[in-house]
Amino acid sequence: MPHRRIGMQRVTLLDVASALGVSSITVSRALREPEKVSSTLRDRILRQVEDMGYVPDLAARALASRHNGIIGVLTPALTDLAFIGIMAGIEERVRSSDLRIQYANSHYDSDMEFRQLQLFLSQHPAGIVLTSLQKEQRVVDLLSGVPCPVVQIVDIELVTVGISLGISHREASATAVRHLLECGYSRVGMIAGRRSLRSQRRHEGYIMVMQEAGGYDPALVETEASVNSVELGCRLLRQLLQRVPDLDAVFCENDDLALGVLFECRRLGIRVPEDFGICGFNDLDFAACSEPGLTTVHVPRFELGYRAAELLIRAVANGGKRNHVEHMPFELIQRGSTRRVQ
Amino acid sequence: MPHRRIGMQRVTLLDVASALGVSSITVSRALREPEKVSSTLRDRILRQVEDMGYVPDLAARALASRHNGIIGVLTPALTDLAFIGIMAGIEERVRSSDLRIQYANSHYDSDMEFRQLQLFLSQHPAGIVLTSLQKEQRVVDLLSGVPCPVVQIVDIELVTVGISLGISHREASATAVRHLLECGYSRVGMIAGRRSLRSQRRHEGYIMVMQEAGGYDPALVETEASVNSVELGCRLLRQLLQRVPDLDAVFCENDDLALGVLFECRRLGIRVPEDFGICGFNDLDFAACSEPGLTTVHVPRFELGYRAAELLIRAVANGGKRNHVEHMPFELIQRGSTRRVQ
DNA sequence: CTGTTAGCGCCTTCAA
DNA sequence: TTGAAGGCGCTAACAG
Repeated sequence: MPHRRIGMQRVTLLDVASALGVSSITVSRALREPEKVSSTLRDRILRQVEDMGYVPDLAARALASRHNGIIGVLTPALTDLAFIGIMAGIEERVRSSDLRIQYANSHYDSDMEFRQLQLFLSQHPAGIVLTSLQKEQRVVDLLSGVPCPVVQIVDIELVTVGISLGISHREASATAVRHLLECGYSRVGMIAGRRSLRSQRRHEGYIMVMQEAGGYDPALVETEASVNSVELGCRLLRQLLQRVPDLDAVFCENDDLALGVLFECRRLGIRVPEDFGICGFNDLDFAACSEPGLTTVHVPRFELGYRAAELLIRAVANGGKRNHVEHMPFELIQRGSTRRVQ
Repeated sequence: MPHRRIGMQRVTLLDVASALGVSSITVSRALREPEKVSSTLRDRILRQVEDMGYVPDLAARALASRHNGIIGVLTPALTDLAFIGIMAGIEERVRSSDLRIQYANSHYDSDMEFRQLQLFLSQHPAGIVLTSLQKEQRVVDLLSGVPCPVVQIVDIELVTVGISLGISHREASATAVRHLLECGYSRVGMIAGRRSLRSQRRHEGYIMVMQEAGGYDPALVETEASVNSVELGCRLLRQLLQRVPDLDAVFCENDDLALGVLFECRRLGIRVPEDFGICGFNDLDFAACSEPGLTTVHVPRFELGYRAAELLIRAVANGGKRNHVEHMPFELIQRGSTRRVQ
């Protein structure tokens, strides 16, 4: 015996077939293309499959056919609450298909991203969803030659090729900063953690609006190359206030940072929104129920994921890989952390 | 040509081998067991592999050998911040091995859990980490016959077979509730969302301590079968206060709920910790920097993940599947949301 | 140290 | 509607 296995042998297609006195290809067909097998035989087969607990071997299937039926989802950080909404949308759409999802995490590391993408590809996936953002040439090259459809959820202004959808992060952050100015705040700062391409775009939007308003000053921006977190929000605000004591509002690249700012203001006795305005980004769960509520930019994460899956499933079905770009809307949600216009 | 591919043909082992005039098994060995190939040949091979951009086909490898080199991590909710720390620990340990990680999500649905587990298994994984908790017989059966090592991160008192590690959630929540009582709070309630086995254990710990103290009253517990969230924390507190107006403290099954309670207290003008004590669970990022800080139970999530990966990698290496149970410590972290003992 | 042979489990193609 | 033959890319076992 060339291959030894621990425990029970796996049940194969052939096992089911010989138990029934048919050929294995017929069992295979009964499972994948039931309409091509007579209904009586099909019923016998399906019953036998059930009885014997047969489960298809995806490795073998992947090797023999075009793909293994799995959608690989690659994110820069499974750890970011913002991706969770996207994942929920993807899963919701995929649930009613016969595909399955598996995730991998690139930790905002482009080398890791490259390798994880290779890892997926080497398993013959049905399709790929990228929520990270490739900029490295290696990754772009890899993508140009992939044998399966790829959908990217990205900043819509940075799109290169293939199927992609997203919002304009520059526009979204510009809207947020404009709102702060319209509220009457004037020394409006910005804080941000790890520099992803997405956050760079938000930064650009901030600069654009502040320059328009004649109030841009690099000193108003405080960043640190670490993961966004509530704690980081506290810290960045302290640092920024030290440098800019007359700061009266801050745009936070994400809601976690904004929550930290909210806490820090409370600790320092700064009144929000009377003396200080806070605007976040993403509209996470807690933004609606913090006290005061958090003004933030709502990004349709669930819809993004759902739509991405929709496009991917369609492309898997018809083998299509045409270019396609889709814009999604965002929305500023005003809550208690910014005062109403006088 | 039996199989048609879109785009470029994949580079195979044979392509590399014939370019070099050697046999494919030699290339295979140069890659997997370099010490078994002469160093000169090895260098030529590795260079050629690099030049041609050869990437092993995992499906084929999985089919021909014992496993595909991937560790499957199955969680009930990729969306829960508590799992993120665990994931970070797993990834940290796995990084220095030649294995890779892929995730799947069971959404706290045991049917889904079963299918996702099957999905992993049908790809010949190197090993599995389960952070969900199987109780269904089907899942237990499936686990008893798996051909690869499985490590479970679970409530340590619920362990069945195999390799597992975790904390006692009953003990941990008992410690939290005892702390609230020792602070002088007496009408101590509990709120909880979705009933996982883990949260059931926490509930048991709560009941145990309250009964010991002679203060147990089912009316003090408010639950709802939905995902834990900040918003849910707000809502459950409101409901509980309506039923128990003299409530003076609450143990929250997780920190998100506790954060909601904190906000709701602020909204209602209830002073924390003077008039009302709050204790959370997990010690998430924000617990340390909220205002007031959040008293909570610190669970060593990173260490749990790291250690789980360690045990798994060891088991993969020596084919071991012996039973093994490991306890991890937890720790109550007292912060501003509970007052000091008078 | 290197090669030959055979087969993993399934699916594609072609034939009946 | 069903089956036979062959191969996907790789690696285990055994030779040389």
